[in-house]
Amino acid sequence: MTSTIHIIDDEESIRDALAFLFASRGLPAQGWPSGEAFLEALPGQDCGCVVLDVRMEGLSGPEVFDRLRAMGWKAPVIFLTGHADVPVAVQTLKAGAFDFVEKPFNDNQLVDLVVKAIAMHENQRVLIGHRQDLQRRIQTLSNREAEVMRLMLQGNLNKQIAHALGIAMRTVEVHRSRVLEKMGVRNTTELVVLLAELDAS
Amino acid sequence: MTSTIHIIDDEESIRDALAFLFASRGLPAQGWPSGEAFLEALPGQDCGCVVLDVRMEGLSGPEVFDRLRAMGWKAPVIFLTGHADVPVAVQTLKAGAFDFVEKPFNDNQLVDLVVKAIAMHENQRVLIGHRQDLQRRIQTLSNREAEVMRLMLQGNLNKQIAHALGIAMRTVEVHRSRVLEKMGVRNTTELVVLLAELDAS
DNA sequence: CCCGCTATTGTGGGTTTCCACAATCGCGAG
DNA sequence: CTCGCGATTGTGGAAACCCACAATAGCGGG
Repeated sequence: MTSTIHIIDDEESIRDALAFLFASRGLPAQGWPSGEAFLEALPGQDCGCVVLDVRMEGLSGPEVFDRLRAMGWKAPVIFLTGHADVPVAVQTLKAGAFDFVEKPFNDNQLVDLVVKAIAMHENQRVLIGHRQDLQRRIQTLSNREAEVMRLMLQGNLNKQIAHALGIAMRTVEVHRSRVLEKMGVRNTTELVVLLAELDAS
Repeated sequence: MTSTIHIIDDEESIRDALAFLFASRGLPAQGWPSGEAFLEALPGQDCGCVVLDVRMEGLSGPEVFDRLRAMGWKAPVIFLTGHADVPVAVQTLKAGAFDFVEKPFNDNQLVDLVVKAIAMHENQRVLIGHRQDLQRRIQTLSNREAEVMRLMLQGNLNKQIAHALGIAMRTVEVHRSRVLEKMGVRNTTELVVLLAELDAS
C-alpha cells in the first residue's frame, strides 16, 4: 500500500505521534500544521486518507472539509475531536465524512479505521476510473449515435427507432452498429449491463 | 399523509409535547412510554417514522434500534438526546439511523426532519413493493427457465446458451420466450433494464 | 391409470438483425 | 476548392430470432 495518510492538526505533538503510529504500521504519513497549509499544497495523487482535527486555529476541521468537498475531493476524511460535539459529528458524517473519533482513542482501532478508509478509497478509485473510461467512450458518440443509443436502451426495434427519428432502417442499423463498436460491447444486452453496473456505484 | 409518527420516550411530558407538535402540523402521532412497549405492540403497517429517545429506563434507544434492525425494520429512526454523546451518535448514524438530534431542538427543524424521513420511507416502500413484485415474477420461473435467463442476461446468443446447457437451440427459444412472457417484458433489453433499475435501489 | 406440468425436439416460414460493398449530400476546416 | 467526417440510403445475402403446430418422455399427484 503506497497511499499516504495526511494528518492535519495544529498540535505538533499530536501530528508526530500519529505519524509515528502509522509509520510503525508501515503506513506512509505526512503532517500538516493547518488546514490552510494542506489546502495550499493539496497533495492529491497519492492521498489515501485524511485525518483531520476538528478544533484548529484558522480554518477549523469542518471548514477544511467543506473546502475539500467543494472542490470534488474524493479521499476519505476521518475527524478527530477532543471535545464532545454531537451536532458537528452528525453534520460531518451526514456530509460524507468517513468517521468521527473522540480523543483519546485506541491506537489499533484508529489504524484499522484508516486501513479500511484507504481500502474503500482504492475501491472507489477503480470504479471512478471505470466510470471515466465509460464516459470517454460515450463522448466518442456522435449526436445521432447517442440518440439511437437512447432508443436502443428502451428495447425498441430498429424499425421503431427508424420511425421515431424519421430515417431509414438501414441508417439505424449503421448507427446501432457503431454505438456497439464504440462502447466496446457485443450487443445491447451487454451495453445495458455495462451502463447499469457503473450507474449503481 | 396517513403515516403515523411513533414517539418512544419514558418522559410523558416530552411524548405529549412532541405528539402535540406533530398533531398541530397534521401529522398523526402516537407515544410509547418504553422501548419494550413499542416492541411488544410493534405497529408496522402505518409507521412513517420513529422518534426515539437515547436515554430511557429499561431498553435504551440504541438497544431498541438494534432490536428493530435485527428484525428487518425499514421505517426511518430519528434519535433525540439530551446528553452530548459523540460515540453513540456516530455509531447509530453509521448503523443507519436517519438522524440524531440534541435537545433542546427547534420545533420547525424537527418537523421538517420528520417530514423528510417519512417521504424517504414512502419512496423506499414503493421501491420495495416493485422489488417484491419482481421477485414474485422470478419465482414463477422453472429452474431451467431461470438458468436460461441468467445466460441471456450475459448477452449470449441462443446457440451459445444451447451449447452451454447441452440442449437444442429450439429449446432455448422456448425457454427464452417463456422467460420474457413471465417477466412481462418485450425483449432481453427490457429485462436487463428492469432488473438493473431495481438492483440499484 | 389419468392428468397436468416441465423439458425437450422438429418443421417450416416469417421477421429482425447484421453487414460488405457502394454511393450521395452537406458542412466545416484548411 | 479539396478533404474529412457524419448522416443517409440501397442491394443482396447470411445469421439470428421468433413461433404456430406438433410430438415424446418423465415425474408427481389424485
